[in-house]
Amino acid sequence: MVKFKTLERKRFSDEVAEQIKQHIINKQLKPGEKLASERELALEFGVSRPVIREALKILEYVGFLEVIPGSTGGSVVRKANPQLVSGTMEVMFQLGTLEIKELLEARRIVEKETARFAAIRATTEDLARIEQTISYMQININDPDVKTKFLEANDSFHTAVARAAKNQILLLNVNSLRQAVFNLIEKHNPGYKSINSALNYHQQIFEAIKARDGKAASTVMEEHLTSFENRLND
Amino acid sequence: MVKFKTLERKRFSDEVAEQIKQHIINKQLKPGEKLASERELALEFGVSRPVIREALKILEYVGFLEVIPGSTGGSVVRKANPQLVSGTMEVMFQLGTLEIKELLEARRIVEKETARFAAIRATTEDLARIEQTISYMQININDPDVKTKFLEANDSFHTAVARAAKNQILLLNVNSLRQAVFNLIEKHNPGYKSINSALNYHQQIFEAIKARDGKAASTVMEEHLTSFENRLND
DNA sequence: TGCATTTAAATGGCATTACCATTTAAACCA
DNA sequence: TGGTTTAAATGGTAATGCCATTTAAATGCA
Repeated sequence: MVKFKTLERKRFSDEVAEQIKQHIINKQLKPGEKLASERELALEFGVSRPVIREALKILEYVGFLEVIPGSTGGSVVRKANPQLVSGTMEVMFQLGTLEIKELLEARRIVEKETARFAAIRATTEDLARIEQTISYMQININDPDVKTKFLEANDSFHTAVARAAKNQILLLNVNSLRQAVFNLIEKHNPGYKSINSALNYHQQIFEAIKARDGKAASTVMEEHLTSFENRLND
Repeated sequence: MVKFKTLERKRFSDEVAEQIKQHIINKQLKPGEKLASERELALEFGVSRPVIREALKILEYVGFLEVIPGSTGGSVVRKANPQLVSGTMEVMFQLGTLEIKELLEARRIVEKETARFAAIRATTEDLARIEQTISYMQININDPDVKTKFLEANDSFHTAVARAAKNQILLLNVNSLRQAVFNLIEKHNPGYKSINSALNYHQQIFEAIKARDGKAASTVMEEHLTSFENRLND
């Protein structure tokens, strides 16, 4: 039995987006280069302007292009940006479950192992970066807007640790999971106890990483996140 | 000096997309639910239909929605889909921002921890499901199309183990990473040795899970995937 | 000439209208 | 009753027009 490919009629906008995307991936369109105007692209592809616009908006949203208005504006190819390209991971985590428990657990698991690798691979720059997030948290502990500062520093800390692990997927995973968690508990206002606890754990984790003690780093990270989870349950 | 927030005029389509996205994240819109028609949304938001369409296309592309034509069509909130994540990883790989080494490592890390939880939480149904994938592999080991059957059984095995861990996020993660790996090494044809090695490891992992030995399950899973990585390097 | 001003052109952003193809359900008829 | 036809709803696409912004060219003035 011969197998034929099912013919599927795709949307014009999807095909346009796909073609432009392929050109970018194949380096036929390089970062900084500008595409033709929407009106010209419409002529080239033989479709209407709204179709072109839908395609451009898609590619802009996922990070391939930047669409600039004005006389000399247009659609410019952006530099590769893994963070933007992979908001997809975060999207999936949001759609994946109604149970925040699962999200927290997954985060704990992934991040604890990431900390282990951070201890092994952190450069001096990584160490400095991690330490700085701790200082920042300490400095602002009496700031009137301590909550915002804390959340900032917390983000930076976990990102810095994940970055030290030298694995982009782990970094993306850690960031996406954390982001997904905080999206779901936005009402949560960290109290003085939470902040102090986090600060303390962050210091311990930093020391472990600095001492190249992967086992300790992973253990303390797990404790840190477990403690965070327990605090949420109250 | 008082600091004012710079007013930025965002595009309507971006704002519409953002609002819908937030509703999905807040679970005010759940997977399976259908949005109003484009014409109705245009009225609700007070903008034109093309603006709505641009927003919907963006959200569809990144995986939040599925837009279905026809009389009873519309925009439906999607379920989580590992394929979208692995697809994104593939793009990152093609753009040169991701190395396959990182992918393999991330997979090993996530899956080893997932196996640990599987050992703790697997039900008898889970055990049966896992065992069946092993039988399937054994039965077809002399099949002329053994490679295809092997890949099938391999997928089923790792999915079954992850499913036993009772965490949808981990399941999604495991499947995304495995799919991404196999997308990027498609040319790789598993030889007799690979298949036998995998079969052997799968059996050991199953025994460990059955014995509720989380430590062993995670250790053997890690060995299994390390061995797989080493085989790829040849 | 040189500088400031005005003007015109190009671009993306948006609205409106209209029509098509597909799909579904209601209305109809045998 | 059951198959057929019809109508309605939806997304897909096209076409046109106008607006706001930005830039460069044209203009005017000193």
